[in-house]
Amino acid sequence: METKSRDAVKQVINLKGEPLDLDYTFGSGQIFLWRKIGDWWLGNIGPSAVLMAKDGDDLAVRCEPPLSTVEVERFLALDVCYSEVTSKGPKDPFSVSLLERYAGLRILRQEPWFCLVTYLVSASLSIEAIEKALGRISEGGLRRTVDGHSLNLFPGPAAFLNLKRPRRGYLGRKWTYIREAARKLERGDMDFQQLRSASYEEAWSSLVRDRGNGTMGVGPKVADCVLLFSLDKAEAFPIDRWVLRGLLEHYPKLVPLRIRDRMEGSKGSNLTLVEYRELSSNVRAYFGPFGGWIQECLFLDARTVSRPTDPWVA
DNA sequence: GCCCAGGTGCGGC
DNA sequence: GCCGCACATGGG
Repeated sequence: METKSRDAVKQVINLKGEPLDLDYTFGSGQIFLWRKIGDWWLGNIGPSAVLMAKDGDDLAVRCEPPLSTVEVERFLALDVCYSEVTSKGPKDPFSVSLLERYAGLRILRQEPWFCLVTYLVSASLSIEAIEKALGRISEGGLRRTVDGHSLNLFPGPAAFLNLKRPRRGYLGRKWTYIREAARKLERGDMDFQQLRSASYEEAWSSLVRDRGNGTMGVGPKVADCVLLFSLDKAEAFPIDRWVLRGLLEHYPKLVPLRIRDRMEGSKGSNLTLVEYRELSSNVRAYFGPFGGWIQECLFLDARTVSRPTDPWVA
């Protein structure tokens, strides 16, 4: 009989000077269901519960069940050189200052299914509400514990299909969209590996709902989020209301005149599909192959200006 | 109560 | 194609 919870093996990953800021990375709103406990961040990578903390140029990691170093590095995208992100980005002062200010904010390689569900749910919800909804769904998942800290794994597509709604009407039609996506994955009508190896344009077009094709609930912005955060499309540049505000303020030349005029009028109506494509094309040409990494800084910056009290953003 | 939140689908012009 | 609205739901 064990009298106390056993300690998971502690791994140490040397970062070799590669910038990594866990607070920016996990607090930026790109991923959900990770939480900070003291100096440690707790969440899951695949089937494992994970604790990680920075220690100088090292990263301390505890996993249960254990993961290889490569699996952790892959999740954190440590194979992407930050110096390349910087050098391949535009040289205007604001972009440069963003990457300096948020140095070490890395775009994670999330699990695609969880990422898809996250952004299907996200439409027109606050970050707090998204977190809450995902947490409720994950109550139907397997429980994992590392060093006495527990969490629920997010249910996969097959497990999700066996779930009951927490309560009637919960998430409305979004619940149906998630279910349909799960079915497509189970049937093989949607294949993340194919999307990962396809070009950005191909993958985007096959995800977006347009004239009966694509996936219900996946518009242009959700598609960009899934591609950037889980399918290795670093040039994807999701444009939500915050990023649009940031672009209007700092890069008005990139925003087609028609959009600029309409936004100045009063409250922001949404972009049409055609407008989104045009703006997206402009910003991807400008920000380059790692545009998504700058997008996340821009998102954080635009939100910080408006909400300076957010926990990890100040 | 009212407004806003990492948008999207739909029906009417 | 574009516009306006419904959609859920928690927090300020």
